[in-house]
Amino acid sequence: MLQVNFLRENKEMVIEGFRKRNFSDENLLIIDSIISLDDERKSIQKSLDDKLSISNQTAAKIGQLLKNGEKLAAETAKADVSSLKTEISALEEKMRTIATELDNQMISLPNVPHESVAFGKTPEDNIVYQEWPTELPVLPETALPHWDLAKKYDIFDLELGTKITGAGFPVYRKKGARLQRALINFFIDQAVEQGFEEIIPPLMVNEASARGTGQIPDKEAQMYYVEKDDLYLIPTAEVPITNLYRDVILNEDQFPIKMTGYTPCFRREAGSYGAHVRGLNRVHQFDKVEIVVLEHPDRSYQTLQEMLKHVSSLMSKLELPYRILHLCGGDMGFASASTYDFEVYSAAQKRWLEVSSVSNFETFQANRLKLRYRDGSKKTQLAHTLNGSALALARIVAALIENNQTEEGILIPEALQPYTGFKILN
RNA sequence: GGAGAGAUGGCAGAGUGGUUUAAUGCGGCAGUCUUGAAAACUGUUGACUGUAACAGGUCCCGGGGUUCGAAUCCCUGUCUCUCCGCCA
Repeated sequence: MLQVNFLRENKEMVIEGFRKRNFSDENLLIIDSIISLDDERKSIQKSLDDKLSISNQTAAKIGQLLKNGEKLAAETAKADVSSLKTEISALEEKMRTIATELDNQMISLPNVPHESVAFGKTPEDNIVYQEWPTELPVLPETALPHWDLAKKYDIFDLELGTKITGAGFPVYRKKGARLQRALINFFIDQAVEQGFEEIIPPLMVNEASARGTGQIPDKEAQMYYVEKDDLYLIPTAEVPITNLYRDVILNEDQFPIKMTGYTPCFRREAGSYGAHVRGLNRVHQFDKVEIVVLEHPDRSYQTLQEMLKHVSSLMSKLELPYRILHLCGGDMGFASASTYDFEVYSAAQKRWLEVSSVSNFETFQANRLKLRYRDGSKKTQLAHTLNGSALALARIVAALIENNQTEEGILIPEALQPYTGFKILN
């Protein structure tokens, strides 16, 4: 969530930013509406505070009078206060109404895109930031998509998952299960080597946490909800890990705080069944290693670059062809100020699959989280939060087995062999 | 799941209706002293809101209530601890 004062002080910049998100002139009017609502809030607050001040003073005076035995004077003072009390509760009621309205409007505002973010309406407008290698692999015509390879080598089974749970819950078996575990360990080890602290968080979170990272109210429908206990299954480790620092005030010298964690991720993905979500392309439960960084505002964009470098190195070590897209304003997530998507090329499907999304949220999440730091002048400031997948497993597995298929079996990239314990999957 | 106790500042811990702008200790910060450090001593030390700066306002787990006045009394929710039961 943005701050009202930020809107006041950076109005032109906010307008420019929202235009990148394709706000119409009419939609932009909300900014002025919020500012004038806030003006009103302030003036009501002022008169409320004045009345409270008088009420407080009178109450103290009554205490004194009673102590001195001046009962009559005390009773008079009590009568004076009672009319004040009705005024106060009327003002309080007004404050509640206006604060709720202000909050509703503020919460509907997305983050302001960073100046480097391009205008654009659809994924077509995203900018290819980096691509590796320059020539895409070409497989023989007989090459199989990963769902057929899964049957051939018995490495995962979607129908079995449907039987015990429902569609979109894969069961990994044999070398497929081992490959899954190998990738998780490989990704975590790589992150730890880069200085990320390993976390194993809870897989369910309460409402406050879901609110802190912005899943509520923006993406509530995407989460599985356990009604009996009022808990949400996490759609990403970002939620519990970032919330470790909810309501925390850091010292400046604690930055950067770098964390990583492996968790399964649960996504309802409502209404997204169809032809190109076959196999592992889109599932309700998948494994992911996430990296989360809390950073000083002055260094967050540098950190974003370092995170891109880390994810790139994972892709190259797995010898997978990938590209990085800098998302345009129209395709960017609600809470993000700048997002880079990693896509892996799945050679049998001849498709790019998103496997990582690395974002800088600046203060947008920190404001909801009340995640702050103390700067040199002892004032508290909102920190910046960043996160990214490093990496999401299901689609990596899809691309890896498709791209590396041979007559003899699926070749395991060298970096992964110590983790799988085998060089070829057959 | 049952019974009992509890939730106060970074931490420990007083405070059961009116100078509480929350005692005191520890920790942190600054200073004195010292070649430097430690110790000792002195001062300082919560968050939010608000203002040009003051002032003012809100916050003692959350929500509601009683009262002129609530950390303190009442109702309710959540969580923690101890004992019992169950259990990987």
